[in-house]
Amino acid sequence: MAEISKGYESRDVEKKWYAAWQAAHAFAGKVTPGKEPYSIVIPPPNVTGVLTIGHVLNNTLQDMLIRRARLEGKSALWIPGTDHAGIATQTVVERELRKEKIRRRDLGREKFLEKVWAWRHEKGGIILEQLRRLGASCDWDRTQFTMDPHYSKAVLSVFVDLFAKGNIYRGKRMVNWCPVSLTALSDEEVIMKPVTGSMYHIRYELVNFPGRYVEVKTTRPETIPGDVAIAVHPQDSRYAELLGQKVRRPLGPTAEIPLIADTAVDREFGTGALKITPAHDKADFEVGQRHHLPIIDVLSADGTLNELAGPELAGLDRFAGRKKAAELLKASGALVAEEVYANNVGYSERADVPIEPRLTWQWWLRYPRVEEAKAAVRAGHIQFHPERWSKVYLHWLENIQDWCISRQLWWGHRIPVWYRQGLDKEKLTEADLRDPTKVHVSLDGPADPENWVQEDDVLDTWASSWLWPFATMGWPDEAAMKQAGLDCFYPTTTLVTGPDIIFFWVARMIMAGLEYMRPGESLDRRIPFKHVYFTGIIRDAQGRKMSKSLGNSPDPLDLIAKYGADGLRFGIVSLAPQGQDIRFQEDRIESGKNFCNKLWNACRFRQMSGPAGDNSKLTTIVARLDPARFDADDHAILDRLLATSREVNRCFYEFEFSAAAQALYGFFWNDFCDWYVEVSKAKLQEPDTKANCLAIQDLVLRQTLLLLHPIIPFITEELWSLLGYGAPGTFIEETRIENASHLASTSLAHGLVLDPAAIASVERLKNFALQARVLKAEHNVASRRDTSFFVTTTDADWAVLSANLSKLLRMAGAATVVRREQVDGAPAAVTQLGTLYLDLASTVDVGAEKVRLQKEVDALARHIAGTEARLSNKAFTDKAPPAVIEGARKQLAEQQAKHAEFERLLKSLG
RNA sequence: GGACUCUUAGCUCAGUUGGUUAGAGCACUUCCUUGACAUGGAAGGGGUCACAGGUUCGAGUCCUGUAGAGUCCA
Repeated sequence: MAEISKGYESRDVEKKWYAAWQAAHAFAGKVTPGKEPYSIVIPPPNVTGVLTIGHVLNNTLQDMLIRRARLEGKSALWIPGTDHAGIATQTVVERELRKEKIRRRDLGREKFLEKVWAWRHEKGGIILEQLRRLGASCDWDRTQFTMDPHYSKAVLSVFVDLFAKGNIYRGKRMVNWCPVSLTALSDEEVIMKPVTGSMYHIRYELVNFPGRYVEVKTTRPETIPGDVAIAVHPQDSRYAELLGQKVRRPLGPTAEIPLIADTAVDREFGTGALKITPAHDKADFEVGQRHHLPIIDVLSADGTLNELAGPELAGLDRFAGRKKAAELLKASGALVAEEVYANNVGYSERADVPIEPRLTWQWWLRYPRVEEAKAAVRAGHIQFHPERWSKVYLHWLENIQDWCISRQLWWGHRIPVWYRQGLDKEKLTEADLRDPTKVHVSLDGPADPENWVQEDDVLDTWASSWLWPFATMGWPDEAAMKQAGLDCFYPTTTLVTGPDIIFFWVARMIMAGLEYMRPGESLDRRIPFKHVYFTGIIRDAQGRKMSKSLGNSPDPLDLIAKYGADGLRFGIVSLAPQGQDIRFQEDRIESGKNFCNKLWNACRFRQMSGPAGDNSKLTTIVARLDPARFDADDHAILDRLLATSREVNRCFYEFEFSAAAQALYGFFWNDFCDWYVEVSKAKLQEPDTKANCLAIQDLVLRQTLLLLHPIIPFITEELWSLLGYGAPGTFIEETRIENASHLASTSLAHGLVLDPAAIASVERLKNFALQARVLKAEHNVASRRDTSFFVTTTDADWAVLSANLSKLLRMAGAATVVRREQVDGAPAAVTQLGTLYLDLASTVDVGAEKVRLQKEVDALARHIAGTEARLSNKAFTDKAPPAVIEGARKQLAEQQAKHAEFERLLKSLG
């Protein structure tokens, strides 16, 4: 066995074990008869992405679940992969090309796509490589990419199928248009942001009443050339007599536009009159439709004003145009007022510029299986953790809108629709769309491609990732599905993701799964996952979101270099309570590293303490235990081990990961290292108790490594190997973790019964040692180890003390503890095992000592008064449960005894 | 405007069906290089649990309202 070094050096250990795991294909998800499956599909990071601290949290949690599943003997599968991320990737590559002064449109579609693929081959694997550095135990042989040929086939088949079913249609509608990316966006890709701008009051002169005006308020004067009407509420008496009149458009090409009535107008807003610009506002568009108004689109696709806006504005960017329009209106006297105005403006999520409502032809999807998607969550087939997100999910489904699935991009799945050569796409009716002589929709394209023109648009990225849980398992190819084990691994067990993509991804995956998996079978067989764990969002110390532009996101690779992957993992997990946003604190990561070092050194102590026994199995270690030589500490540490195993088990079951980390931290550091290892130092001196003590250490360390392994895989694998807990050449995950009851029954089989009385006595011993140390500290001899103590106590308690004397001396840092009938004038503390006196050779400051004792007496008197008041309250004794009342009585007795003892001590000082 | 979350020690946060004297990590003070670990050990200071009501024998915990912070949806 190699000797364990003084400090844990993570770098080489991580490198060594990850290489060994990969070489052995240790993470391969295999279908094994009789083994329960446990599967996860990774939320595919953008292929352009680099690892962020958010990924660290998300993937550490998935890795914990998968590794724990392996330890529990399940057949575990974690499928990794990346998302082609249409807009994001296209933008990145375009930006790269721009550095070489190359523009996308100059290259042309095919050449540009070649560049994107080249970029993807060069840089697209970075994030997956980074996940390996984190220790992610994905089945890398199954790595998926949403633009892989088989995946594309799945995406396009779904389009063809949903088109055939009538769920997909083409429509000219108002969409969210991004003037930078030059594509439509779905509602989910638009972020509302509060913006402070100007509200302009504009007057429109009535044609038949020169000098008389109708006033409207608008934030967008540059769209006035697109105005086709002024609308008021039909019951608005202010305008009743003017209905049907015409006003002059104050900007752009001269025109007279009607004053119309529509119930959509809010009488309370401004003057109650609204300008109607159907091309540039969704509500206006609808008003225009109802009144058969023309549509004047004054904006080009890139957000500049076009010739319809008039010569003064044409060619200007929309924001410059707004300024110019205001100036022109001011000059003409139409602008009567301008005020500062705050409102919400929709921004493009990717390009971060205001979107434009724009009337375009797009492909739309009526979602399938909406009702079943609600039912699956309501009935608990899919459980959300924390549960409250199900409300958000259901609310979205209740108000679901058709999904704009086409994007005017090149990078993505090109829509498998071909139009007959020469057909005017702008004029296609719904009937034309279903006419195979005019429009062809299929996976393979028409047999006579020369007569057809393929649709230019590609599909929204989410229209591929919504198939992720089954398209990654070979669907729709039967042979591939069999090979991937879809029958075994679908539905997946748990999805770990952020609540920010609950609509983008989670809800859509559920609907896709219900539509395509195992048609005709029950809901629970068709859903894509059983549990969804929503992580919190990681913020910086000021509570801001991590973002590239703020530069407030620490680089996980730097953190790994500094604290080790395990330190980072432990830190981030212990930082992340269920479902709350997290403020990132580097000191918690540091404490993760420190914990690893503590673990390392405890194992080092074990190794230095004595030869390794047969550690290869739990049973061989348990067989080395000698219950006849057990002392109270042995009972107590095994009791705590069982309790901690139980707690960790519960935490995994209830998705309380930080609680699991904290339970293990507390157990290992406080119970094992601070107490058991310290008392071991005395026990290891005695030939009688040494072997048993070493066996207990082995048992605790072995189980702790198993419990910790999912969180900190590298160091536990290394220590497991160094201490010989597994057969040579095997990995820790080839061992089955014993749960608490199994551990207990194994112990029982070897004649080991934990003694509650002994366990309780350890608490008294700990308190005794604590009181001794406090006395020393208060009398400035904390660091001396040659102090003597006296104790006045009962025979029974003295029996406990003397049985544990050598350990107590070590823990208290004392040379002797001697029993006396009576001690006078020495500093004293009252413990559950008797009154403890510090034997000070020097004179005691009687005055200070009296002050100290008086404080104790006063505090106890307060507590006694409180407890007595409670017990004398008839309502309490009548209604509180007996156990609580009994507890209060016991507490009172203890307080009174202690109080009496302190009073006696006080008197003895005179 | 609607929904949800949060407000506990200087900081960041736990606190699981209401039940002894409210905890952790970090920071802080004092002491200790004792043969696993100074990435460590020992002791300590620090909280009217946002506020106001209510339910209850008993409220950090349940209910109502108020204030502030945040997220999502319109």
